Amino acid sequence: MTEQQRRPTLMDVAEAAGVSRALVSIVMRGAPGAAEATRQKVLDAARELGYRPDSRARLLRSTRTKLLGLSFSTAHAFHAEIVDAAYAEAGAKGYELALGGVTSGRPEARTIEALLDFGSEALILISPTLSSDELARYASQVPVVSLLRNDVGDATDSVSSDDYAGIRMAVEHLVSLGHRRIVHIDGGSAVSAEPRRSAFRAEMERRGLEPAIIAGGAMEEDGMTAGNSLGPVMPTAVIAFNDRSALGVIESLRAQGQRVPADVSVLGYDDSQFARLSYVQLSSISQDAPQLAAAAVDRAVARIEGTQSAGHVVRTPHLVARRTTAAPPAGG
Amino acid sequence: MTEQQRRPTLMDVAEAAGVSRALVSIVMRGAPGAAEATRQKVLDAARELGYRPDSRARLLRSTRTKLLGLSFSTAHAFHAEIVDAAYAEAGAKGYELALGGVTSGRPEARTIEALLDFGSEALILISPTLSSDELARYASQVPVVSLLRNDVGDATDSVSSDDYAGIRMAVEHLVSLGHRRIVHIDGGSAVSAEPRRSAFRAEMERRGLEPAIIAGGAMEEDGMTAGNSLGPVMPTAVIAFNDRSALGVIESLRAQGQRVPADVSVLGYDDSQFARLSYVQLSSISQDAPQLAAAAVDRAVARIEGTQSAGHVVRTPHLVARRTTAAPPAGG
DNA sequence: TCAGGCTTCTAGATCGTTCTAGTGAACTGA
DNA sequence: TCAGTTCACTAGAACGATCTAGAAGCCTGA
Repeated sequence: MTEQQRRPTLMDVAEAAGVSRALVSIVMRGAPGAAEATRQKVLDAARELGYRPDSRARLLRSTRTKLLGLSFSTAHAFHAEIVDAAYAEAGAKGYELALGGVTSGRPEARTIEALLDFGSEALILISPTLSSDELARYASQVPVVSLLRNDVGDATDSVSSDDYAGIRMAVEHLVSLGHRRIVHIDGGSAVSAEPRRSAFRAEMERRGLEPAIIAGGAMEEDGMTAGNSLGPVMPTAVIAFNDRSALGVIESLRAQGQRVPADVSVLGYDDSQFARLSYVQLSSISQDAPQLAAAAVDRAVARIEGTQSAGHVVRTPHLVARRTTAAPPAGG
Repeated sequence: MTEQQRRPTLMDVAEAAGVSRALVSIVMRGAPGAAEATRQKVLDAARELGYRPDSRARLLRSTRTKLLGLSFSTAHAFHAEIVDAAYAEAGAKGYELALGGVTSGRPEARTIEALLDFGSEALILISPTLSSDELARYASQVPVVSLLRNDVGDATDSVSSDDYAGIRMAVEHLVSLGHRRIVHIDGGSAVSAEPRRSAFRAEMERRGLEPAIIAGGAMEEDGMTAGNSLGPVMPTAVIAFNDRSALGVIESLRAQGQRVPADVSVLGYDDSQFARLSYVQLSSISQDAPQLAAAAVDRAVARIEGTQSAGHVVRTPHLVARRTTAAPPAGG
């Protein structure tokens, strides 16, 4: 039943209402300069015809698109939360969001090109993988905000979470519970793995404790493998690279007959939906995705509308203590 | 350092290359009708100026946008897999994808409007929540394909998975392992909950078994609550509404001292990433998201390019047996 | 030599809006 | 009464591309 008739234009509405195109334009975008009576007449005619303004033509004329391009990775459930928050914040600021997914078969650069083609006035890239130079090239066309990654050079804005502070809190939390034998299962080559690793080393040494680090990764499997290798030198607490790794660690500990948190405490990172699962209740470091997203949108809009130059915003994460951390066993 | 200079247009390139705008247009879109030498000259000039065609202007003129609008829900990790597959299929067919997220604060209708504003030639909606009438209204403007839901009326296309067949397979699998006391923990008011529920009832009765159904839901918590209520009449197998619910069920059973699958088998639905987690290895019914996505894109493109009328495609799911289903205990 | 047919290129209209610069009428206040 | 102001409205250019129709140049063959 699809009616393939040409969709109505301003011109059609103008004719139907017996006014000029310009006046219809004024009415349609709610601009001042039309009498209430005519306004109604025009609106009625528009509704009657099922008129829908052609955004391409509209945007072509009025250079502003009020569009923010946001790239995210479909592989990270965590990114979905950011998208949510970004929609809310963008909407509040009167901007629309153009989403671009990065998948295994669709490199970041392709996604960015698509976002620019849609007419994005600024780009927000979640954990961009491009080099600083490549990012700078895009940043010369349009403001670019890197989210969750801050080593992006000076041409690109960034909004990130303070990994050092996060790990410091994690260690502080565990030490204050009485733990001293703490192991960090790291993120391998994942983004943010390096700063968390060195933050752990620095903070443990500062406290005169031994910074034991085991190679891990970002997925459950990595946490499990690493957890299995704890074996003989079982610590009383583990700080995982992220929540998913932490889940793997917990599963591995369970299989080894260790109770969490009675025998071993496990702390995640990200405070993702996995951490919040009612049967998991994972203690975790929260980067507060909604706030980060809002900050990124803020930054992008400020860059579009003002003449501010690129800057780097760093937010402090916070600890969410749930049920996987507790005091170490008496003999520990 | 963002250079706020006006971005170059066809006109600029034409002047730089010493030719007409029309010729630059020809070269830029790779159309025939330009000599190789001039073609190079134009391309060089374009590269020199950093020219990037303005898609708004281009699309305004050439009605075709080659754009498919895809709406998904940020709350369902499952949807991300569909997005992935849709990107691949659309790309192969020469189409670009415009993504629209549906969140708690952003109703489906708003997302659809945005997708249409981008110039989508067709809409693919994952599990749309709008009424058939509302869908039909959009379908009168542009082809609409409903994905994962098929009761959408005749104006809208649909691509879905056969829930009856899926549940039939689930029961068949468990029965062939020797189970007879099978419980279905349903999806409450979730999409697809009803067909799965009645399919379970019908299939069990067909086999002369009692169709025990317990109220559940789509999340881990629901599965846990339902699992806890199994108590005294412990079955030997459970078919959960979906994987997340199944995870809750498993956790609940574990807490009650039941081993999975030695004492109780648990079967999920969706074959999501949760099911595939190495420490879960959940047996599940797979709807094969990539195939469904590809079919939906196919359908949308066929509708755009051909004159086919709306149709409903139903695909048969299949069983993925992992480690949570096995023969019932000897005494069972 | 010249009609006919390529190939290569161009002028100008066009897409559906918004924007600029106005027009004309009604209303003010001295 | 009349200059000044406000209000409602309009004509036509503009945005940056594509498309149509046609021109110019060159080759071909009779």
